[in-house]
Amino acid sequence: MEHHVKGGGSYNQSEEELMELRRGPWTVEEDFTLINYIAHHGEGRWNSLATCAGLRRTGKSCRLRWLNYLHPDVRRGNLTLEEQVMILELHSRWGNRWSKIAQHLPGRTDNEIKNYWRTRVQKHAKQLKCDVNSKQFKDNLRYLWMPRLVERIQAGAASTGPTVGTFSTTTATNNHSGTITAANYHLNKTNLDMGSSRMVLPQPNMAGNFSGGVQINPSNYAPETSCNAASSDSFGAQVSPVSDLTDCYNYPANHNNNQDYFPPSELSYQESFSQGLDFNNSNWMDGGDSWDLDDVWKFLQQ
DNA sequence: AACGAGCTCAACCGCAATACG
DNA sequence: TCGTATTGCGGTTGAGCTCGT
Repeated sequence: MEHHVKGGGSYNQSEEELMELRRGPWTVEEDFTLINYIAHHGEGRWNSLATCAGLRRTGKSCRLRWLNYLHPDVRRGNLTLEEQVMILELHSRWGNRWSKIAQHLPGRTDNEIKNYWRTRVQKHAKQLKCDVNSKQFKDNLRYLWMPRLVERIQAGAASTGPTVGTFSTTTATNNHSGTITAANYHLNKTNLDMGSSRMVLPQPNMAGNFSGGVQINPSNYAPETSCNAASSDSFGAQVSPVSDLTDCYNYPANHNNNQDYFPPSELSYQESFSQGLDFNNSNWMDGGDSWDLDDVWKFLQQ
């Protein structure tokens, strides 16, 4: 499918050029044209870059394509648990400052984070029939989702054992002095596209260093600390299975086969949270079968 | 197999900020 | 200082995919 800027009648030069501008999905040829041009000339001056590279695209479109997809540092694949917590935490601080949030998630683009928020988080807000910006929903995020994710991160680290290492990302070998061939680029891109489960990912780091700036600590998400999240400038990160926030709610009937499953009774934050909600003496996440967002929400409203 | 609903995410749009002549 | 070009950001769209019926 190709889109073209439509026009009619007589045109001056700029309008004719405009008429030929391509829109819609990028082709492989366009991608390599852009990659090769940037490899030789670098980024910047996107409008002239588009013209000089022979791309019938706007500078904006080229920039977007490069930064969100073609840039060798762009990581693809599902967000890790750590990244999800980071997004929730940073969004609670900064709101829809996607680019700012993205700066703390190496290899992730603002667009990707924005999409995550809209498709996953806002979906659950909708299910809960509350506004995503409401205090109720924010409390839900902080006291339910985030502790749950943190617990899973910690449990995952405990089961896999510590691994010394600092965060790094696999990057495509971008030969800036020469030409990127389709073959080697696809090879590298394929490595990137293997996603979070295959590529080099944040490893358990006892020093807790991550390039971001948020320390994941269950106590941060206990009511005692209130909505004003305490945070520091380090972040312990490690490999995590692909997950979704939905897992925090959909207590799987087949949890025996689910590595992500952790019995609710093991959630340490429950204890500190129980001053207002008695998890231990209730059917909170109990019963083994299932519980959904509505159940959680009703529970919180008690 | 066919269909529709829901979801994902790449790409576009408009606007504000910044750079430049 | 002003006008224009460019860049960056957040919001929105819609094609294609997945999944359930």
